[in-house]
Amino acid sequence: MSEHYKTEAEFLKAFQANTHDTILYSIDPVIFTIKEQSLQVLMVKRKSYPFKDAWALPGGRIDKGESKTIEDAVRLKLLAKTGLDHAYFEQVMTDGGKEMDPRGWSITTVYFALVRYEDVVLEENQTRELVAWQPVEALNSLSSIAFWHHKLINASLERLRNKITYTDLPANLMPKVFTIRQLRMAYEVILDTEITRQAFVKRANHLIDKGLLVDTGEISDEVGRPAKLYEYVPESTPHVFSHSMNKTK
Amino acid sequence: MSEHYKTEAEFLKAFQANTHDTILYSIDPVIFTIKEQSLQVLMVKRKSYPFKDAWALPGGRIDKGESKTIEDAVRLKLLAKTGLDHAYFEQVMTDGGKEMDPRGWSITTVYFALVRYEDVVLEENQTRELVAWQPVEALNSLSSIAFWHHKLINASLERLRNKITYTDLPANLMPKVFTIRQLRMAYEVILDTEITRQAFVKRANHLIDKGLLVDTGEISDEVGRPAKLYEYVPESTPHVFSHSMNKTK
DNA sequence: GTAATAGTGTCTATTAGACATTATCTT
DNA sequence: AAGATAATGTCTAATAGACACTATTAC
Repeated sequence: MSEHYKTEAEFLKAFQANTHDTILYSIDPVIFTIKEQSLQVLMVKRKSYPFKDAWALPGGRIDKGESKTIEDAVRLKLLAKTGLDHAYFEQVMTDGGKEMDPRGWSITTVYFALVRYEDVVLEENQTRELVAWQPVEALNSLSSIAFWHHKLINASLERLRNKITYTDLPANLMPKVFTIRQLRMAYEVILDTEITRQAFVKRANHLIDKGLLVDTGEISDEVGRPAKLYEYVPESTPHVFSHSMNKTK
Repeated sequence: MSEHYKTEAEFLKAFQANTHDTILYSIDPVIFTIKEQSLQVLMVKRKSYPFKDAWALPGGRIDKGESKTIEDAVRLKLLAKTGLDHAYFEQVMTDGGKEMDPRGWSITTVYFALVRYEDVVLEENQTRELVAWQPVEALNSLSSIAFWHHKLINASLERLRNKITYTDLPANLMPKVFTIRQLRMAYEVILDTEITRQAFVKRANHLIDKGLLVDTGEISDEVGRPAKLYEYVPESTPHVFSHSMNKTK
């Protein structure tokens, strides 16, 4: 769309000349993973205007020829950015307005996705933008974040934090086999609080009873008493516990 | 946009000639009220193509000059259709695709709103479309519903039904003053199940303790022992109970 | 009084959270 | 044996649901 402008003003002038009287629509996935015991988000460094050189979500326009529905378009974006063709994702919200994009009235639909870190293959995209995992706690110190993407990430994070108090969503972030302790640590990393081990085990037992966590027969070889290794067998929708974890704030 | 075409084919031919390579975006509010002990949705009968003469949600395009954000645009639509400038509303989802609208790739963001029946003043709009409350249980028997609006209504209804099991949302549907019994009946109408009276009173007491239901000092004059009349003083977000009501299905 | 509904209290089941105890591994 | 963590059990508090009982009105 935009290629070699020297300044943003120059770019916008050329863009306005082309502008139809319509709303610009995009999809922005907030792709979460757990890497090195921290919750991280996939971001790209923009190589073109607007917000050249700022960090942004790896979103963009819908290719109408390639997708029949919005969900198709989201799957395509996830595949393009992570190489994954199956990942948990859900719609968070749609936001927009006159001020979101200097090109004019724009709307974006935000999805969050949960991916297993070691399954992701990052590749620079067609425009050779830098793609990198950013720890959520470091987002404030990023020099510049494009559009309203900070707001969109925060909305996704809030949804995720709230939803894991009554669902098994973090299991989607686990390696192929993992211990209950590792799963608990995923909850702790996302919520940034400690969770009582014994209380958590009761929750995990519900998942085992439901067949969502399957004992592999293998045993972890970490420090202390060895723990059973489980595999996650997700259903089409996340498991919902009957009660929320108490918000210990 | 479209005015006097004899057939849909003729209309579409004229429309395609105008089409930019963009996505058509609209907002569709699902406005719920309780009227005559039934949950009803505000619908309009379309006077123009596409889906001429079918019932549709009272949505449409965003007027970019009038609104700075999507929420502004929703407020404007609610005002235009109901005369209300303050109503509870929340975003449900954004849906769309190639097949939703015969004019081409389209996206809509769905909001549900809860309004007090006696406050609404229905007026035929600029294009003199018929505007009417439709009971949700009668939607299946409506001869024709435009676009994917049946799906959008069902999504809103599902959200509403789920959310009232742990929030005070139905209080937004009540008359100015009402009894606990009336509030309970609103829940029953929406969920289409009976709710144990005494269990419900405990929930209501939480709302009274929080100051969300205020005793007016007045007394209802219905049959049986007179009941206290309350007023709803909503906060900016709905009250969330610590536990859901059990799904008694 | 009877009918009808409001309002309150009692009992049980579920579950989270806190915490103690026992079990199983490595060094 | 010491250290570490897993796995299990016990106790308490909160709350929903079921249901009994009392209170207040109209007739």
